[in-house]
Amino acid sequence: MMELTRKGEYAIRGIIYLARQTPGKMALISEIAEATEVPQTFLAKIFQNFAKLGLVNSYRGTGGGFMLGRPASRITLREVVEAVEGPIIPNRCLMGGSACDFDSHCNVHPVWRRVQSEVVRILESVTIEELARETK
Amino acid sequence: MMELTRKGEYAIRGIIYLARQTPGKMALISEIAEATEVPQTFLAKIFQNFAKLGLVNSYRGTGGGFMLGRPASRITLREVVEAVEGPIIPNRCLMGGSACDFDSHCNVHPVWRRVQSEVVRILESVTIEELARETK
DNA sequence: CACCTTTAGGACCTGTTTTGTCTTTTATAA
DNA sequence: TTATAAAAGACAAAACAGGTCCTAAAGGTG
Repeated sequence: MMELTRKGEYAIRGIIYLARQTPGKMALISEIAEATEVPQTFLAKIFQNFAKLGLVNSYRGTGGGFMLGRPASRITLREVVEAVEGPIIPNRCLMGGSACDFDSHCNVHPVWRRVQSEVVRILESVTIEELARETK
Repeated sequence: MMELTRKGEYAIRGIIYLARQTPGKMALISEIAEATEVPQTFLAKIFQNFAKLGLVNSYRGTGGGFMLGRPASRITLREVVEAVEGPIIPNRCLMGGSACDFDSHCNVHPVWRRVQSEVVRILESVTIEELARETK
């Protein structure tokens, strides 16, 4: 349960790689893919997504590539994870719209809410800058 | 991300139903399935699993059925969830055995460990007895 | 302009997991 | 010995994961 998919794992690896580049330097998707050992076309999709959300900037043509859309210190792990995995929702019933019929007479929902907010809190407290720092 | 499957949802509904029975009373799988609006054969598998783990006791033949294997106050939500969903592991890399290559130079792992222990802590702190209490 | 580079976008594909159903077997009580 | 109930296993549709491949579009460069 609660497992990160490969996509999520790849997304994190990729953006950490970007964060480690010297500021202003552009990285090619082929380069990132090779360095992080992720299938290139798959990683490309992930980064397209990042670009749409403004997490990274993309540039086409010769000399193009990707760079962070903001300082790594202002990108949280939560943003990265949710960008590719969708919102952190431990139970469908927590989603808006047609709540489940059991909502009223069910005490489990508050528990899932707690799980949700705790996980969000943790992931929110971690920035890509921290993750990109070299471990000695 | 982090979503409980239907199986997990069904499992919780089912065991809560059992916990609400008057002590010593047996409940048929057909009865539980109908009350909780879960496909009967699917719920049967879930309860077979519960029985193996001792969460419930099962009895065959006339007058048979299911009852809790322990007082509801001594069954945690964690046990129920893990019984059907497997261990709570936010990232494959947290699993034993062949750790991922990136383990050494990756700062993300401690974060997943924190997520894991927080979620486990929350689910562990909730008993089926609490969940089964009637909400007014 | 023509051409090369690089990302964007869409179609497609394969294997696994989810979410079941159906049938047969085994245990038990009356 | 028969009716009742759970146990067990085989099967299957649908959704999802984890990709691949091909074409389009945008941006430099000679």
